[in-house]
Amino acid sequence: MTLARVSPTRGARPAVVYSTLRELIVRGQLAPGARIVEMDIAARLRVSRTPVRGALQRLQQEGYIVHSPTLRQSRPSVAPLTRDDAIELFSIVGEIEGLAARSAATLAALLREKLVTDLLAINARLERASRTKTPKHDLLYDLDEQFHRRYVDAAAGPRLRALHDAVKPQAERYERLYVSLLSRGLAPSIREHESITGAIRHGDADAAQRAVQTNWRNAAARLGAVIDTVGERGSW
Amino acid sequence: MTLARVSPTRGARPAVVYSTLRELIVRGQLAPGARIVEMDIAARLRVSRTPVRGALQRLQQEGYIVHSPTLRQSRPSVAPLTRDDAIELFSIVGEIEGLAARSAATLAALLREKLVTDLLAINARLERASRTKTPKHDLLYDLDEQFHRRYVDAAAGPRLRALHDAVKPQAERYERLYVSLLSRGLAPSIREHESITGAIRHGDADAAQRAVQTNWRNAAARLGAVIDTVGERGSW
DNA sequence: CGAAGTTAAATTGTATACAAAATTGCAGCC
DNA sequence: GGCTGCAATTTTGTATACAATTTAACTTCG
Repeated sequence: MTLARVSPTRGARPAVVYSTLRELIVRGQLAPGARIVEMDIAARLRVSRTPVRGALQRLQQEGYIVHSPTLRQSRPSVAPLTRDDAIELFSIVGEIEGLAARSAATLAALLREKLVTDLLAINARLERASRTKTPKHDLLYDLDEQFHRRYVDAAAGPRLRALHDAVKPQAERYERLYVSLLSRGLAPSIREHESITGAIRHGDADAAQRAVQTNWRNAAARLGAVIDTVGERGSW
Repeated sequence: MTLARVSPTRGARPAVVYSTLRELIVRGQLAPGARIVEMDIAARLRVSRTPVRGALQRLQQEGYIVHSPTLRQSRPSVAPLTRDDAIELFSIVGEIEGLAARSAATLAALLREKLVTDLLAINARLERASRTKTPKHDLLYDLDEQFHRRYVDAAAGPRLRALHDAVKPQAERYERLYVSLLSRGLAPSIREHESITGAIRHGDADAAQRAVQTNWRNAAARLGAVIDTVGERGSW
């Protein structure tokens, strides 16, 4: 594995370090449980420890890294992937996106029509992609991601979007890890997407919110079952 | 205003700076829109800029401070208090606490009984406090806070609790600012607390979640009306 | 007297030096 | 052979020095 050499303009270094590390963690190249050493990262990215510290702190606050500076016996390491955490995390994502869907259902009719059209198109592509004999996992993931981001971007306020940006990528850690085993059970998810789209189309805020929450609760249950069979990563 | 002089044990400095500043912002002593200067804070707290930077970064990520390092014309300052932000923030708190209430409703019967007893007691005290001729605002705030924290602590997982700890105190900024005008309309809130308690008692997860979300949506509406009459702070 | 350009001050971003703490490895002892 | 205690190394926490950029103030010209 080679890290990209960054020598960016002043003021952007922490952001570059952050997204580089986050990508490594999300994609699993930095494995759950792996120790994080400031010096190493700084050396590899040709930056001083100062911007690295900023990036690490943010990663820790968002849950990619666990740290506990006051407690002994705990130095920074990549957060493990556990069944309980997955279920809690998916519930939270469901709430955040559920709230966005609620707002989406109360958008002006014109905006809402455009939104519904897009959602239908994305979901159709998702269905087509899932029907192929050897589905491309990256494509399936991207389309599901697109579907949800479409209505979040359309309706969420700045605060909710910030929360979404901070929390959602963490679900990607689980999705990427177990997607190969999940792609079979994609049919119910596509059905659930239709419920969401329908509720938004009819302007039923409560139903839209509930549909999204249901979608994520079911996804959590499906993922939980998979984790139970193949085991957790990075926690022992 | 005098800041506490901190010279704490190694490793705790950023946390002390963080909570000191957060308290100042929440209580309004650091007014919305006020500029934040690293050197000043470091000097006043007898610390170097390094721990201050850590604290500021966290405060920014949580929304107490706005920053935009890439954009010109934008140096760190205390986040303003606006009507739209209040409504969005309250919705988010409602989702987080709603999710906790949902879990609370599915707790084991024994734990749930104890929880319900406590909630009833807190709400009774809240009602009594609100009936007095000159209600103590701090007391009213504390009791409402206690009520919600009771079921969050009882049922939320580590992730949800972290989110709650990061988001909830920001609502306090609004509550403290406008509490004097809100305390009159406390009766409906007490009624809503009863619905929450009832749903948890009966183990109805959906109803519990809905009741909490309703409570916060109504609170947002009440607060929004107040802000409309007395104006926003720190945004111009 | 006002406006624009230029210079000085202030403030943040970055790097690095130093100190404290902890982990690891090793040696000696039971 | 394993365990305990000590020492050396690693690693993080803190402070500070320096650089770059922005903000402001002042001067000069119209």
